[in-house]
Amino acid sequence: MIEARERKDSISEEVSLGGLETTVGFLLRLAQVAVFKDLLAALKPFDLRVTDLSVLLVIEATPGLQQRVIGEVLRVQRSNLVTIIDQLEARGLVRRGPVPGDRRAYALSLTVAGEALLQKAKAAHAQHDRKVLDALGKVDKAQMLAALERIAAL
Amino acid sequence: MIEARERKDSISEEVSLGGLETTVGFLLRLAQVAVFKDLLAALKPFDLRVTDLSVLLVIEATPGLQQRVIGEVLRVQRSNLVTIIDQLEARGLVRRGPVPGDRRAYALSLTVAGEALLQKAKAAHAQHDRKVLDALGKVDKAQMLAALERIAAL
DNA sequence: TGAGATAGTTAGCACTCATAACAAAATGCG
DNA sequence: CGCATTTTGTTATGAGTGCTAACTATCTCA
Repeated sequence: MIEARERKDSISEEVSLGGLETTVGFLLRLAQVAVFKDLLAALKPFDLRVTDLSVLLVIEATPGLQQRVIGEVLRVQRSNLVTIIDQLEARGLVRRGPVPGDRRAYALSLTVAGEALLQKAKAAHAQHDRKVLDALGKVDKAQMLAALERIAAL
Repeated sequence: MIEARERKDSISEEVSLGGLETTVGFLLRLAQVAVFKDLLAALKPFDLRVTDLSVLLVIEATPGLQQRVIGEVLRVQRSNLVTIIDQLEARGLVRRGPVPGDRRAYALSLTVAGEALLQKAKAAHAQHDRKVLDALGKVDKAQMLAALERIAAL
């Protein structure tokens, strides 16, 4: 498992990125990839992907939600949500209940097992989030969130 | 093109994201997606993807680079770089020259056409980058970059 | 010289994201 | 009411990206 980093030079130091290294977009990608990788690893014990956790969190916060709404707030295409909910339902974590007055839609809620798993996953998520917050350094969290929100609304 | 946002409520306001909305990771993803979408659109006239521009920038900054090195600094698998360079070379933007003393490797450099296209693409990129920087608001760019770097190194 | 490492390549798999088309049900307007 | 339109969930499918394994040619070095 010896890394091949000591070739003839340590590269990252010597090679210019042509201005990329001072670009918000480029580092934004690296940061996002790292965060997702870290969170995915943290959720591994629960066999949950990042989106799975997001879905569970949203359902917990507002039970009875329809798939369409979850897709909107999480920016997931509703067609792609089908498989996600399918799997969560097959694992007995989420229930597709009836929506009174609309037989097309499902009212999503957590099962007892889903609630239990979510609690454990939330602990892992909190630990992960702490690492991210620590990395913020001087940057104020609220200002960072505001900035990211504005960027997201480009 | 009338958005279907006025259903019975404007959702994003009413539905809780279960804490996700105050999470750096979640907004990081939204921001990154938005930035890439915006940059991709800005590069559309030049038929370049984001990675293509990155590759051209790196080659311009340090001509004679090998594919392996580019892959390392840009975090692109060297197997995936093959196709990218193939296309750039087929379009006459990049040249695979010989590396003196190593017949396995290629010394990459920009052609005149590549240099010309890059200049135009750089202008578009600068305009895009300005939008991103404007969105930073109070947050200092240098501090933002430093924070993103630390997050990327999680 | 010969074993092992390295550069580039090829092929294939997996995951995410997006679109189109569809059935069933709801909505709304004449 | 009746019928066109919209909406929800679903299915199928394609584009894009990323990762791994295996292979050839070449280089390195003991």
